[in-house]
Amino acid sequence: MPSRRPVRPHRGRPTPRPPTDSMQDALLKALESAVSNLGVPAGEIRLERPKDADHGDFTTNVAMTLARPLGRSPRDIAQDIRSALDGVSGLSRVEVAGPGFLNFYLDADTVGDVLRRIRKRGDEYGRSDVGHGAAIMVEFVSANPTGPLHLGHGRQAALGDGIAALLEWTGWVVHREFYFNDAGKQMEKLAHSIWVRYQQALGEEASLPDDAYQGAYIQELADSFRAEHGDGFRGDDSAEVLRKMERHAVAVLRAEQVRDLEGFGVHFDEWFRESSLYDDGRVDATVEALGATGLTYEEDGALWLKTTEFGDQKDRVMRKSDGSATYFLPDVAYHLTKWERGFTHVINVQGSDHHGTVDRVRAGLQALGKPPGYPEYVLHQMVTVERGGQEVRFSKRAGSYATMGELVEQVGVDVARYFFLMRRPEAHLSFDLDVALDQSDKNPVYKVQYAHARMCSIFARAAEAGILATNAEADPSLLTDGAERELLNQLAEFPELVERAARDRAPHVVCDYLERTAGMVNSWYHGGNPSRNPELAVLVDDPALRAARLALADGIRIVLRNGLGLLGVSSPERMDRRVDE
RNA sequence: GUCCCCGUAGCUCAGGUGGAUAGAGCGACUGCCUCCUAAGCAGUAGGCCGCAGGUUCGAGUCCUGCCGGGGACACCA
Repeated sequence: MPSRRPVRPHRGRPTPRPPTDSMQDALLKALESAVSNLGVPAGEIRLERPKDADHGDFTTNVAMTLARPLGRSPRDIAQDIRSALDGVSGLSRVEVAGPGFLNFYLDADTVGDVLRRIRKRGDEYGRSDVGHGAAIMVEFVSANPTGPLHLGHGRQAALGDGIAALLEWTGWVVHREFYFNDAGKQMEKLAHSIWVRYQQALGEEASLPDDAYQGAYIQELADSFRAEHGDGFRGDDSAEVLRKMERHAVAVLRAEQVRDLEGFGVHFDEWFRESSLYDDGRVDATVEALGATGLTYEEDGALWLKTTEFGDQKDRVMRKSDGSATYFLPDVAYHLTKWERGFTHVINVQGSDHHGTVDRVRAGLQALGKPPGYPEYVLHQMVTVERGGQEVRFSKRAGSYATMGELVEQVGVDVARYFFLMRRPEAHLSFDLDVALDQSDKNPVYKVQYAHARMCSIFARAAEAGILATNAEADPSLLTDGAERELLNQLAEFPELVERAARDRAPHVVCDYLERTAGMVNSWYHGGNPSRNPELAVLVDDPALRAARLALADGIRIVLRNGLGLLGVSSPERMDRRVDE
């Protein structure tokens, strides 16, 4: 492994509203006032950062949106707005461009002001308070205790934790919860599978039914049970013995799951057991409550709920004719506890194969008076692993699928987390091992980490040269190079980007941002190679320019570190090549 | 059959609330470096954004219909 100082993601602290980009605010105000003089109610004015640096530091399409209500040409309106913006300080010029965009160009010092904001806030830069400290629950992973965590769980762990971190960064107080089904049929199946392997180990005739758990881990569980409890259960399939085996299996498997998750840097605030819903009578209470709504009926000996009343495709069985509950019932009971525990905001992260349950759980909750969209769902697609362009299955242990632990062992936590996050949840994720194991800039994780390490190395070098860097009062208006200016705007965008990523529950947006930023950083850094362009190096002779560039390097370092930390990825100060292949 | 997701460069994927010339990485190709600051650097090529309609001043983005891929449709979880 590269030697690295692990940087814990900053978590759990709601922060006050940060000092915003005052230029952005001032410009928006000036625009609002200019537009209000045009005689039509303006909707929300959007001040955007153009993707093309030639289009200024900010841009707006407001003139175009006003063209229809005003019955005038967009460019004409833009001209009017433009002339009303004289005297906004920090603004060097305004251009009307294209079909009617207003492009704003700022003074170098105003653009550079972002460095003061970043360095003032440090580790907190990028945090905001749109959540106002409200409580929100993210439920994720929620694997059954019937086997090891597989790749899909890995993606879900990264995704749920990433969404949780994004919410924390935007001012929510987040509760991470893991729900596991330790009741019902699959538990019996698990116990029976182990029982069969146990009997076989003792030389008894026994065979696994087709629907039993097959993986090699079942054999291991049978072995460890035998080691712990001995050989005294030959041919004994009493409920008591099966229960013993079940308890043993659940304990072992859960411990393994916890170990995998902890090793992955994912920690839960609460592990919620399905069986507890039966133990404390919540399942029965839910049946009663639903019955009281008048939306239930009996048919074929089963008890149904009219979920179609709330948009479900068909009505659902709550209690089977044999008297036992379907999973639907504890699911509703479980979500009621979420509400009752004060979580009126809940996000469930699940595999898209569960999408069929969304409508019915919501319907059950709606029948009991909860709001229609409760809870919110983020459904993600599957993960496949590829190497050399071929799909690989490298698990010896789990049978047909690869485990999360094996993958993390191969590629490391940073790479695994990043790769799981870098695609939109609803897109298939193809995990390319060739790229994941590459340690150059080709690997997006390393690319970003290298960019961070490069900035750190500048400070190390400056320290060697006896240059005091961080306390220098830098004048950012000296950063006039195109690459520098672009970087400044890129850094300024970070807080807005975190807000958007949180709002959209989309950690991949952060990955995308970090890779773009790292690309700019690496190019800026290489451009200042002392043997080629000594005048573009950070550590130039001119003390003022040097201080300004060091401030930029510092700003970059902070933003990359904050961004990586948010994703649960470390920010090493130096990268040492791993040779232990 | 019904419902959900996806379809963007050879491959893997980004593309805010509809805006300017559709981007990145890998791969390919062309230069350069072997000095230095990091296991390279700089650049080029590559696109009917699945197809067809529609809405709009403007559509990869919104609507409808088709085609293709994946998933879900139990008194299983």
